[in-house]
Amino acid sequence: MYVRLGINEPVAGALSGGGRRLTRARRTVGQLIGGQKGCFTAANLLDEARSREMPIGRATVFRTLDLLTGEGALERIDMPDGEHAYVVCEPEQHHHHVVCQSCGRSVEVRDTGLAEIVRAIGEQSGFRIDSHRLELFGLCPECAA
Amino acid sequence: MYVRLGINEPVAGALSGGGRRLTRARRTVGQLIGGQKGCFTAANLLDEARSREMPIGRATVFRTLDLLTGEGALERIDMPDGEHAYVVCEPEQHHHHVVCQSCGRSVEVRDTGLAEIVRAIGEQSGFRIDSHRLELFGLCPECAA
DNA sequence: TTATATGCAAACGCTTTGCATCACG
DNA sequence: CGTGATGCAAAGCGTTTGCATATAA
Repeated sequence: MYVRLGINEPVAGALSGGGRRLTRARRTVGQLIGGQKGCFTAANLLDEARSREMPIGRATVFRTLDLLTGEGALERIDMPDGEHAYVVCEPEQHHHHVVCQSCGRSVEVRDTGLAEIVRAIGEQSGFRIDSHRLELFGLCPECAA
Repeated sequence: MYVRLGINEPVAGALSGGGRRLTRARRTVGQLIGGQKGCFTAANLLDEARSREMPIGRATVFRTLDLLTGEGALERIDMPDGEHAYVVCEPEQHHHHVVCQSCGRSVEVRDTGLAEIVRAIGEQSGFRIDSHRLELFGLCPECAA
């Protein structure tokens, strides 16, 4: 039934888990996210809510995005132009995102071999490295054509 | 004399090159940047300007940071908490930054082997990858001790 | 002398907060 | 029912812009 709602599992799970309540507003956010091609901004969701006539408060959208990010169902990406976007992702495994600069579509990629590089950089710099972020930007197959 | 001003070369060069004018305000920004340990935000510079009694307009600081970033003398880093910071860097070679989450100190690192990973990700995803960003966060040797 | 840069203040866009009301469980 | 969530409007940030003034070249 997640599919019927247009909500993918990680998102749906995060929206209702714990002492949390699956409210109308959260269902709306879930559907809006389901309707996105790839990564999206809070403004995108708000715009689409308005055009699809799914009334929802601005604050609620931000609160729900925070919630989902905290649960690991979304990840925030900082676009090269400074815009903050979100992508749905599998909470479990460590991964990175490739984002299409033209249409926003994005895919997760496993970071084959990156761990080794990170380790080497830690050694080389003397820093204790706790986290890293690799973000890749370009054009998806469709947009490149 | 760059050293006497506390301005490093890439910054000083970018401030005065082209049809640009090396004004009092730009010298001030250069000195403020020279006084930073590692990466810093616009707010940091403004605060320090105030406490060092080096009067400068907010807008000018932002404009100068933009200028320096455009010239490649600075690079903007998006911190994990969404804050926008800047680091001085050598414009020439492609590199990445390791940032200390505690004191802000940062060092440049060469991305040994990353190019290969990026290429593989492009192949794996079908995307044409135009740019990438690797940011590493942790603790510098001093703060780790 | 003249184009460029400055500084202020106001405008901006995005995000958060306070608070009374609502509704899920 | 009671607590957690909502929605609005207002406040809060960080950043940008318009414009008259100052200044480097």
